[in-house]
Amino acid sequence: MAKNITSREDNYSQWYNDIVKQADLAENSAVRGCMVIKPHGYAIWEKMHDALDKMFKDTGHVNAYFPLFIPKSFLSREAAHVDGFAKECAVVTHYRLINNPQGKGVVVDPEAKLEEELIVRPTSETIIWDTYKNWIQSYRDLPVLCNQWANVVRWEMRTRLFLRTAEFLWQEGHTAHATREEAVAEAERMLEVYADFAENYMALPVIKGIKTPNERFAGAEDTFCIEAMMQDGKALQAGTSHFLGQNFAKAFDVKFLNKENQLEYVWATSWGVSTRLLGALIMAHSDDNGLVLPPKLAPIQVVIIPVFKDEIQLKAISEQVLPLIQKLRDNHILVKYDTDDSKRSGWKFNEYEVKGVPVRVAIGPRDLENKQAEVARRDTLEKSILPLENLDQTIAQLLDNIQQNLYRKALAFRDSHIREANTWDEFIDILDHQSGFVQAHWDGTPETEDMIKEKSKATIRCIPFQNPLTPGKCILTGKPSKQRVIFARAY
RNA sequence: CGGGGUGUAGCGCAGUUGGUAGCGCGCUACGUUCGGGACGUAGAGGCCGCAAGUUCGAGUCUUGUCACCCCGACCA
Repeated sequence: MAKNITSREDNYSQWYNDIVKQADLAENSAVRGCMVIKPHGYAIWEKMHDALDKMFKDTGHVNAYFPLFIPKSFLSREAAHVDGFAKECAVVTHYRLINNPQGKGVVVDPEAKLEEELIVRPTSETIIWDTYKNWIQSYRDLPVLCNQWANVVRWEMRTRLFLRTAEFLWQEGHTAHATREEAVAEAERMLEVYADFAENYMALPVIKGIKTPNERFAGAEDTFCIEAMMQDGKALQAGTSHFLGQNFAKAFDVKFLNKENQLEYVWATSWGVSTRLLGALIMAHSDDNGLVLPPKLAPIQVVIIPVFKDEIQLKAISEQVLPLIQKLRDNHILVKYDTDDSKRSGWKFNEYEVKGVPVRVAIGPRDLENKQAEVARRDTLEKSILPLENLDQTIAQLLDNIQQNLYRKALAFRDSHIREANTWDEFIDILDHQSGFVQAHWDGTPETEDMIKEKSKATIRCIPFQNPLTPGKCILTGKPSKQRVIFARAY
């Protein structure tokens, strides 16, 4: 079995790149920092999109679309917001090219300079709040519960496929509410939606919590997040939901008349997840043989591979297989029957294994005689010979089983990599030699948080919801602390 | 923007003291194969990143330049 995937143990980031490449998910593009999402990668994103979109609609949201370009002046209306994003903005300054008067090619026409530069959206709060201003006059117009599926651009200095690219796909929800309580509830509810999606679709356990002021979204009053652990023990923020207070309403002058006929600023939230989730999916479940997909997000859930050497054999196999495929499809299971005779079956076994297909069924002449099939599961690599009778039922159960097993496995891994540290030496020792999350005391100041980050490269991932109050002493300063928070090195 | 590295066939690479271009994979055709990435035979495929220089002669040496990758800085 010739595998050319670098082992996780040897070089984790090389392993990650190998999987992205060999499972045919994405590649670097000609444009620096940008990524081409290939059909297999995009098919997984579509499954994520569909599941999330349904969840948003089930919670009362609707989709809309706002412009790609944001006038520069909009971005600077909210002071903290522009501070957070200014360093990574792509800026449109001209609108026309002309033939190069000096020779070949085209050049930017200096006559075609824009009066006001346009920013390619790094996020859409500003353009959306400028729009909401016209939508909202009365408490009867509230709440506004919009989501947008879009691309955004953040000019990152260093990029990694899926995890951090200059352009990425995401959804961003932007809501407006009459009261603070309602907006906070919305931000919390959407975090629950994300956690639900991560755990039930991605089979990815997450810790729900709140960010410290240092790690907060630029322009938010509170940032909630879900944090997941990758197989190298590093943290990955899988989704965020922000309570924006009245910051954007004030910056864009969005007021409404309440029932008492008084003008008030509206309360806002925003929340998003991106194609980064694909990075999380890869790093959470995959092994040294390639990608491992949870059945609920697999574009192909079951692949059936006939083992044959001529048309006659294939025909005999198909007679047994086609009714099985029909039964599986009736049960909404995504099946591929790969009858391609230009590839040998051994080649196909590897191909679908690298691509993460959860269940593989192989049927050859030998199986036909015995009315059986070889069924292999991707998560454990176990193979078993099963009767053809009621195989569709067995496979449906197996898919459920794989979905749950992946979650259990990821949960067990995570829980065994969360450790408490009570001293600075313990803290560093865990990060350097054991990896994972560290629960430790922190004195609550941004200065200490910065210092810990500088010395250890670990950041506070979140203060978990319902965190037990267990007084102690800050690992760095020794000052009193009310509770432990979660530290980790992060992507 | 620092530090390091790489540019040679679609992909991955080799190329010695300078002498005129190679390997593996893939691709095409035919045959044998077909239960974990088959094998044989015959082919197709190159401005050696780009530009100057040294030389009778440069993939190889010199200078410049461009691009990409890795490690930092940055990362709501």
